[in-house]
Amino acid sequence: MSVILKIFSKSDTPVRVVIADDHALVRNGVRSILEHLIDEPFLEEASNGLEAVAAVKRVQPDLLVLDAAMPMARGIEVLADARRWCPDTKVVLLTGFTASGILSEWLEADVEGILLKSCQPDEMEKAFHTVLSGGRYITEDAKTMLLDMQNATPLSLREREVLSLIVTGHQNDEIGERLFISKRTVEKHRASLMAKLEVKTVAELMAEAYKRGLLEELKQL
Amino acid sequence: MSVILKIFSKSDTPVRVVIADDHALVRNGVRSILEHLIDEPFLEEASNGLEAVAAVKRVQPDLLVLDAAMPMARGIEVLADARRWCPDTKVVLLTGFTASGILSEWLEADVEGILLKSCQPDEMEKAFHTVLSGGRYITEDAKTMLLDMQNATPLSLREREVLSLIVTGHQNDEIGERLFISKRTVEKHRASLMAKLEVKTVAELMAEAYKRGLLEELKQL
DNA sequence: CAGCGAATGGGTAGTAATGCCCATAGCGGC
DNA sequence: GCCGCTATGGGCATTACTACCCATTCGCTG
Repeated sequence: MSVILKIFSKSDTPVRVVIADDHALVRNGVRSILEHLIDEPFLEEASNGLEAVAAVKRVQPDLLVLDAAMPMARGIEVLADARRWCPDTKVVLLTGFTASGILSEWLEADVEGILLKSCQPDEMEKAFHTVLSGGRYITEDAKTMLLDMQNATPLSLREREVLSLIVTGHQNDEIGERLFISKRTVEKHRASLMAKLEVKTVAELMAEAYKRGLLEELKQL
Repeated sequence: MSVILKIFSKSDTPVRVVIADDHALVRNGVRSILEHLIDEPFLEEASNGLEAVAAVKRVQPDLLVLDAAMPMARGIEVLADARRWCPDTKVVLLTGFTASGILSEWLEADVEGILLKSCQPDEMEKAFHTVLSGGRYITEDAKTMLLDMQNATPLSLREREVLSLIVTGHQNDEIGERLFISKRTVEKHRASLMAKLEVKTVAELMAEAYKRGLLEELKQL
């Protein structure tokens, strides 16, 4: 039933790929998929964000398989650096984490593919093939998440700032000092946040914000 | 340098293993390690908690490799069921999540091995070998977590109940109704929690509780 | 059995946050 | 230029929570 796909390099040099993930098991899994898909690939691995950037700079890969959550540098930062050092590299995001805010951030960064870690290997192989052939591959679950997000009320810049200070445990007057605004204004933003996320307590606020991927710093904990 | 290990079955039947993890990539990785370690193993895979229990019941494995966080049934519940259906199965926990409270829960459940997903494959192989040989293998990082926890102030049963209601967004009077106690008593427990976890706001409370693995329900989100 | 901690609950005061009302200033679009 | 939205800030009343004080009951342990 399934179509057999195989990628051959057009030039003398092999197809070059960098795999960046902090879990060795996942790297091995991706590697074996790529070895199956690509004829004699040149594979390089990285286990954290800094290594990933260095590897891209050095290898100038055709494809970068990138975990969203890595130590040392966030995936999205790695992507930006990778684009700078090697603009022609196709990038496939590999994430175990499905929050709509995060995914849209990656789409805006113009990533070529989005895969979940729960995807089957054959879907991953298909995705890598599509992307290496110049296409774009977003897995179904990710598309669903993105649709969900379009229905959600967007937060303003100031609201996001206040939100991140609330969830890191700051009180209104502290937040006011930090942002050089009055405590009253902070209370206003807080109220808007509660209304927009449809919650009544800080705990629910955190849970919702986490679910929607509105938090950046906390996830590294 | 490294010692070559290999496991051969003592009887006619092959060594039987069940691998339970919701990520196909991880299952593949574990499978290739086990195929390298064990001579002609019989391998069965499960991608959620219920499948895992069913597989253990059917296969009666020598070894169960178990992801802590799976859909359908929490790893710790799967472990309990597995013990009931097949008490002789050795169980190795595979977790990406390192919270001290969680790890100690698994130790109390008398698991034979604890591995982090960030472990190198050769360490995993060593761990599986040790456990199949009747030993116990706890990875260094996990041991560190456990030591950290011993220094932390323990929470009482009631405090944990109140904590879980606070982080799910309930207010003191609601919590009082739910637990059939007065709002005042809830406030007292809340104060104890804040003191013991050394925090001042609900947001910090959640972050600390999450870090220490004191929450059960929230992690499934 | 005396003492200790967990769990229960009340009093009283202060602080933090919410829910309303109000207003002004700036910025982008039709 | 007016409308809508963001961001700013104040007043005032109410609720939610905190920080102190106090007490009783129960079960465990030396």
